[in-house]
Amino acid sequence: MDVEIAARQLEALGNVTRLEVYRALVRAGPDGLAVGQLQARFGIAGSTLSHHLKRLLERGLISQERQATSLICRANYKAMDGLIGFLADECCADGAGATRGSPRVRSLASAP
Amino acid sequence: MDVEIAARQLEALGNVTRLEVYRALVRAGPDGLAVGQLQARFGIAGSTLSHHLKRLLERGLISQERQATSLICRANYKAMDGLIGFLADECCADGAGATRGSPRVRSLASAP
DNA sequence: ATCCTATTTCGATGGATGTCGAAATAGCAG
DNA sequence: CTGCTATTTCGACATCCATCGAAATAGGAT
Repeated sequence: MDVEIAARQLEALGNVTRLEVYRALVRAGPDGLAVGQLQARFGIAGSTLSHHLKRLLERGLISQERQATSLICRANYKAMDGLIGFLADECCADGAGATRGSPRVRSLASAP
Repeated sequence: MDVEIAARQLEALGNVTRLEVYRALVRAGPDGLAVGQLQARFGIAGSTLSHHLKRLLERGLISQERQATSLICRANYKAMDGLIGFLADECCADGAGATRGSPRVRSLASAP
């Protein structure tokens, strides 16, 4: 995973509203949630929500699918897994119990 | 982990410069790196680096310790572990292989 | 065709960010 | 005390961000 991509995804999740939206989508599972449902749940302006969803979408963290007039949003688990992998492997070296276990870590930890 | 804290930490890592600095500190291990070493490595203005370090510090992602005239910076592994835990447990429910395995996940995934 | 619901785009606004150079501070060495 | 090195604070600037309401668009129902 490229550091720039990781940073952009982290930035997308680094806003309370977006993080809560994203979490709601993850918890919703494969069925996802429609934009309107999210809007009702969080009580923010539709335009604001649309703006945040666009951000999550263009960073690859969610996907969308039209279903009649509604737009269903779903979390992209693969992206999250990749991001967690980046943090665990590239960043969480020999410190506290980060147990993702790519052996790459140790060699990097002793690099210049 | 509170969603607001997680968002603030994610935001702190959501910038290429800061993420690279943070990664360098993790890789440096328990010895850490002095501010000046980081500055030399990344070639940015001292004031800019100081600004970024302050951000990482106030979000609890790094710690600093004076050593004569130098300021040694170290990654706070516990914080990173907590953040990864948040992402894995609170966000990465039953999707692709997120293997952090707190049983909390499943019950949340079926919450309203 | 017309209406209705769902969502996005537009324009605006206040505030935060990233960056720099210059000046100020902190701590050690003579 | 004076000078030297390391780091922070200050002021400035351009850019991006979060938010809103209003208007525009998309798609189905009557």
